[in-house]
Amino acid sequence: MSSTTEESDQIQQRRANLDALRALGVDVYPHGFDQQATVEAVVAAHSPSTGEALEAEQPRARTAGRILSIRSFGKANFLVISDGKARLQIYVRQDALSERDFQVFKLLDFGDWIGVDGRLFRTKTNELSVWASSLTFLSKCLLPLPEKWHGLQDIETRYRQRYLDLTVNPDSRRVFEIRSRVVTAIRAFLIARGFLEVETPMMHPIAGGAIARPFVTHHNTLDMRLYMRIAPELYLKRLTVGGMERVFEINRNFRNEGISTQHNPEFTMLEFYWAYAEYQGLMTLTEQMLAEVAVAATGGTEVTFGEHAISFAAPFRRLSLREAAREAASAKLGEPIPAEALRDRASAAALAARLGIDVAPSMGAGKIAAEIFEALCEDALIQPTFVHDFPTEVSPLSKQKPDDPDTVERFELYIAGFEVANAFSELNDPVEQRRRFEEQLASRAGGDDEAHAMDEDYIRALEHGMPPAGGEGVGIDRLVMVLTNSLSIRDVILFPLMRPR
RNA sequence: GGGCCCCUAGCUCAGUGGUAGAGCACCUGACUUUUAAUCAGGGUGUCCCGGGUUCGAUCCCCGGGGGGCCCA
Repeated sequence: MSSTTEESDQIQQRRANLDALRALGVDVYPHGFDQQATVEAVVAAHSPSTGEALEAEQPRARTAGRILSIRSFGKANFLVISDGKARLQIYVRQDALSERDFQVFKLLDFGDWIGVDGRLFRTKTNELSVWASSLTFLSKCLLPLPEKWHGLQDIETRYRQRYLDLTVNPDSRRVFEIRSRVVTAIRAFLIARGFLEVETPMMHPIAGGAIARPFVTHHNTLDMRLYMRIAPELYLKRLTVGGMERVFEINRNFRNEGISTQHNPEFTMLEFYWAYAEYQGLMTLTEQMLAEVAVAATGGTEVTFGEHAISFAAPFRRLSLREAAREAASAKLGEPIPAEALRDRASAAALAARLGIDVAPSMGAGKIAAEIFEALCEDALIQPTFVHDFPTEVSPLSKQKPDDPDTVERFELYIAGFEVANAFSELNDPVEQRRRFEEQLASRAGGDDEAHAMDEDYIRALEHGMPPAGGEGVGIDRLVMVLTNSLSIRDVILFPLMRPR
């Protein structure tokens, strides 16, 4: 690891070059540069042009970027500069520059920022290049950058010093370009359908709207405990009470839980609420949205994720949770398991025991069915699949099915073996909502410290009348993982949480 | 939290119970169309940290730190 107290020769050399530039009278940290086109724009505008066309037109370019390579031949030299998206070669001839600019050139290091002015041409090897007529020093790279050929491989350094990763690993930059396109496409899709983008609190007096452990903080002036939000759900639904019939929010949630290739303590969720819609309508909207997002982000609906080819073309497969669990259990045990086995606690617990799945005393039949599903089915759901009809017991905010009070109108979308979305017909009956919260309190008393807390203020909002609505959360990070073939969530989060060194 | 694996030059990586190597980068020199430029010369290091075993530890053992993957 580099040390700032004892500088390596390379750092000393770079400092010496900086001092020499100052001695030449160069402003080594100028305030700006009159850039007329980005490197990307220059390349895009002239990459179709032949050498003859460039000779005839003599187009000029005034652009800037970071130096990614220097090939020196004495009086003729080549630089490659990049704006992070595209790369452009600069031809530096001693006889085309002022003496001072050529001296500046000789003091440049790999990684420095430079502005260039010159005419475009093609070299003998047909590479689009700028024949530099002036150079403007823009900033110094005092620390050596990772190697140009292998790039930065060290995973820890890529996360801790993302700027190095972005500088030398083009694939990393590509991931975050796609991420931006995903968010932009989702926004456009929802806004086109009359949804209003809103921002709701990130700090909550009660951490609600999901089943998760919160981060706790404190407000000094009000002397009150606050929780970083685990979900925006209850606030967005308050907005539907207020008559905002279609709302969405794309923002961070915080959950004080483990870190894994699929979990970062802060992560980005889309949540949207759609008055008068039921969960079936949400499935249709979701397949349309994700197909559009896939096209906008990657150019098509077919993507590669690890060893899998995944298709975002609608419609997605639909599968009920208990049926999926029943089938998987039947296959594993080699005998047909009847559907009723998941409906009462005794037989569900017995089935779980046979499957080697631990069951806590506080779990009812619904929770056990969900556990069996998670243990047996999740990993196999590679193609986008709506798993629907969840047990009421694990869904305190969802509306029951009219003909089956043990089941709610809820689905989760699975892609590549993990949960990407969670949606349901929203429970808007305040009396039933209070009963569900009380059930959660009982399960908390029974040892489940993730159970949902009572929220009186939310119940009061429901008492004022919330329209029937469907609501959905989509994990943006996981969606981006699938669309960019990233096997870890840390590869799609610019600055994932790391232990301090 | 548990299991397995990793940490050596700026970067990518070899390697050994006798204080360390390659490629790129870097330094010196040559070179006016190269593109992983080439040619000649140069090795730049707290082998993650601490302790132990040993005549001697980067290597073996113990503890710690950071990271990765899997499991919970």
